Amino acid sequence: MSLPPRKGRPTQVDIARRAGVSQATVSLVISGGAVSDQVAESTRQAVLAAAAELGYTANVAARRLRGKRNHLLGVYTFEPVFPVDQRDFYYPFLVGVEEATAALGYDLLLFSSVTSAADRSIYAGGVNRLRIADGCVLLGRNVRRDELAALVREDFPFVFLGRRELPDGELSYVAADYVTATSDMVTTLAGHGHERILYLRAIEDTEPTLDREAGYRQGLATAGLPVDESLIQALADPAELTAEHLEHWIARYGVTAVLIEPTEDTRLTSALDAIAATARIRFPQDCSIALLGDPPSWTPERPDWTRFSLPRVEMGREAARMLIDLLEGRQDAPQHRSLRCSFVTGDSIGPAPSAGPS
Amino acid sequence: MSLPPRKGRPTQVDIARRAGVSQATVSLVISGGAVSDQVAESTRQAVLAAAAELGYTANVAARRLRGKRNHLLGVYTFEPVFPVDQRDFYYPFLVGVEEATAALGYDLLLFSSVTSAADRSIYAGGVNRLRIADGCVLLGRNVRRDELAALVREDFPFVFLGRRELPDGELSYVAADYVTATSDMVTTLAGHGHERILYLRAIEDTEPTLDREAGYRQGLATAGLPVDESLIQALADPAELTAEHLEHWIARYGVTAVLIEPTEDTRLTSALDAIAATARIRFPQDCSIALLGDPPSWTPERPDWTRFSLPRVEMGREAARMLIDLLEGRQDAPQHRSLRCSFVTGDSIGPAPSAGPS
DNA sequence: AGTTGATCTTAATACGTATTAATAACTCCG
DNA sequence: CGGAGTTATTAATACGTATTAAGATCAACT
Repeated sequence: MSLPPRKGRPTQVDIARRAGVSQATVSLVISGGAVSDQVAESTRQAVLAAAAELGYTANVAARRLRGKRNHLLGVYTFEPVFPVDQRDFYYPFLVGVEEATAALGYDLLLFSSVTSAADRSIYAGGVNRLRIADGCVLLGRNVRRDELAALVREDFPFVFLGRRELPDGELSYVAADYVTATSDMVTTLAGHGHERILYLRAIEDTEPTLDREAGYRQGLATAGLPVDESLIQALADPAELTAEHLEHWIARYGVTAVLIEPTEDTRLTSALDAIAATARIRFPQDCSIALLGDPPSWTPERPDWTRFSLPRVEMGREAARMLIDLLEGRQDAPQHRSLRCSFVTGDSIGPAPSAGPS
Repeated sequence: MSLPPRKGRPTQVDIARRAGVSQATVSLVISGGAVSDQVAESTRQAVLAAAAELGYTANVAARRLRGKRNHLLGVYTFEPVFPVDQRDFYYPFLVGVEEATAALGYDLLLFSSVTSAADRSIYAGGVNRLRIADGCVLLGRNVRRDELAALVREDFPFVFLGRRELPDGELSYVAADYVTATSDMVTTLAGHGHERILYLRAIEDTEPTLDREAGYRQGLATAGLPVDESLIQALADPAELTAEHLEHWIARYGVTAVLIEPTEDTRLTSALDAIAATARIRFPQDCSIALLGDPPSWTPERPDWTRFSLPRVEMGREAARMLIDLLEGRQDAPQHRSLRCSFVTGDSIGPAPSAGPS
């Protein structure tokens, strides 16, 4: 009766032995597949009883091996540190990813060891650790294109948070619609009478920057304003931005409004704060300022910058959903989606000064 | 050359085919077992090259089934929602766990997927999905003891964040030293001349509450004060706490100071705020108040409550470290560790009122 | 009685890996 | 040249589950 197969955890074989049936039958009863209701009620009861007596719980590893799916979604960042800090620019993305992932029955794997290692590469040690997960959400500004390309080549399922393009392969992404948001910002300024709008862009040609520039041009076109190439300026280091600098643009080029890409650190906002502190230029009386994105963190934003804001949490959710759609075969081609940014009124733009003295 | 076995994720068989060896050889090279150095250098290189080209990573489930580890640490919470929100009481624990986990070269698996209904369960669906990880950090207030016991029984490696005891088995935990912290708070109050200190405790006999009560008694003993059992009161719902209530205690029992366990939601602090708003009792002039723990952080802490604060981030780190020690065999017996709380001066305690009217 | 069906159960297999025992190839040496 | 010893590789197997195809049993109907 009570044969002692007490070695480790009870398995379906143990149950089978005890109930006098085969392992297959046990599996049918336990996991209740399609053919499950063909099992006679008496045997079903016997199996369940035996399972209960032995305290059986199914082995996840075996199930997932069999099911060819780990039900794990990965998150990897190209940033130097994993965005668990609430003030991190990327943190809200993570929150969104987690939310959708959990809701869809997957667990979330944070590839933070890879991130924190000295040799921080997806392929550290020659292996693609991301493959542990069924698929992966990637994020971060300074992407390693070679690694992205490698992932595409071995067609590992992933979704990038932010638009990224590769010369050869296509990849899936969920992006913020920088083009429309920037364009709208320009037309809003134009509506306030601004005609000389300076656009300070990042120096690298990353997609987010390219999109903003495209939006800038599009907005000017919509507003019927000419594009003055000299009003598009690259800013290597936002710390460069000083009151003198700005006065120069206002006096020399007749600039009345400035669009700036915020950085993910505090350099830009500190620079702006510094300028405001000098009181040589008043925002928005002397010059309107709008940020093309979110300033870092939700620090006490004393000056309430006029800006647009990325739906970061929703982008995270959408990325997870998209990835799971890919994994479960509801989609296959690379997917692209752009989400609208929201406009934050703020108080740093106003009507254009009516021409004026320096 | 480039045969197209492009189906899903590459396996050792795929590598073997490509490198012209057997699967066994691949396994030897990859996982580097004991016999691993018998492999000829040339074949080793061939295998590694093939693996790199295919972007191979060992299948977690298969390794787990085989009884192997994957450098994966899990986190599971008994709370209804995973603490990714920065304002969540449990959030700092998560940050600490992530930090230490990454630093020690492990990746972090968040078991956030909620399979079915309201009550979270480790064994939902008759599976212990935690086992896909090497070990797990558990947290949450309303623990399911039966599941904890089951985990102990199947000796799955885990560490609880907070002291938890089970009738039968032993488990490892990292806790806050509530006893000492509460005791110190009592002696501090005694130093201010308080002799009648009311202790409002949670109604359930959970370990954190038991520890605080022990600390209360110990503190009184240290201060040479008698324990009046009627000054130990259970508070079912913190919302019960009203000005009338408190006045009653002050007038009838000569209470001059109150110790309260904060809840993880805002009920307690709102109740206190409400009392302060009535202006019928002034803190600390009429009565000193000290919190035995951290109030929830989704309130701007206008009144700066005197309290002690748990080293939550450090507790998280310590839990991860402890778990990894267990996994890597540096420890085996269940480990217990208590970390000191820090004292937050605040402004809600003061000298005892010199006896008094009404 | 033999064919067909219906109902229940099980043998066989695959999932991907790690390991043990066995084989093959090669060297050494009398 | 044949046996012993060494070295490099592989066949076979186990881990625990889910599923498919096949088998067994019995009832019903021609």
